[in-house]
Amino acid sequence: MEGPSIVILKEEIRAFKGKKILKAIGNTKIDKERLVGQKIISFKSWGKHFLIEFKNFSLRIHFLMFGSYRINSHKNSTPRLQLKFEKGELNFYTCSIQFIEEKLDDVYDWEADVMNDQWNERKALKKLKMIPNTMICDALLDQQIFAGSGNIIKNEVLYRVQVHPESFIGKIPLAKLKEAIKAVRDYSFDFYTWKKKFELRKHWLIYTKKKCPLDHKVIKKYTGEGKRRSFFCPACQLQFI
DNA sequence: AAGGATGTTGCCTG
DNA sequence: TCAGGCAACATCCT
Repeated sequence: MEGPSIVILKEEIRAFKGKKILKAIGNTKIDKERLVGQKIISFKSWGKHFLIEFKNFSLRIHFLMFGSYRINSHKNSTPRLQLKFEKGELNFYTCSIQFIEEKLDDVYDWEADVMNDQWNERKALKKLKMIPNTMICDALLDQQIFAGSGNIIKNEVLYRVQVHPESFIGKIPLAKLKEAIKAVRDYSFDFYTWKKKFELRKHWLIYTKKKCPLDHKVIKKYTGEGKRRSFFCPACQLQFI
């Protein structure tokens, strides 16, 4: 689940703000009893982290690859965590859940969160300049630089800016690098809009495709240190090495 | 319809 | 000793 999906969750769950947890069950190993009686102060997100803020601590939920949730409904499987309220319930499945004791502002740099109002592209550029020998395909998945960017966003952004995933940061012209940084945020908002309309896939230009929009053959390769799937068109996307 | 993946952590091994 | 590999998570898609 990439950053935009977490922003959507944050919106869908809004009505539970200020509500008191009456019951907490599920197969998570965290101390669920600690949640009972707590009032939700706010829902926040940082990249792929979904955050529930309480008075003296917060809960961090990460959905990884297969995580899911239900609001006021549930699946047949045991939830990792279920929160019951006077009216309604929240169910989180197959996710990683942790307590955060520190204040969220002390833990998270909101300027690194691609979809946040505080997103700082100059800071992202500065971080990229520090890793010239890193491939762009790895950098676009680095949550310390682009929190919320995932493998779909990586692939679509690289196609949009016509850069080969195995290009080295230090070899990419500055203007192109800046263009890529902007494209990560722009594509994330497009992702958000399309996902809400259940038409995300329809808009993929390169991800999982066999042919690019210009009908060239698309290469599928596990690239970079992370060895994540990259789909790219060698004809459309220039490699900087 | 079997197999892989929108992701990260943590254990195991050499 | 530590980096790299890989299982785990459990569902949905091709």
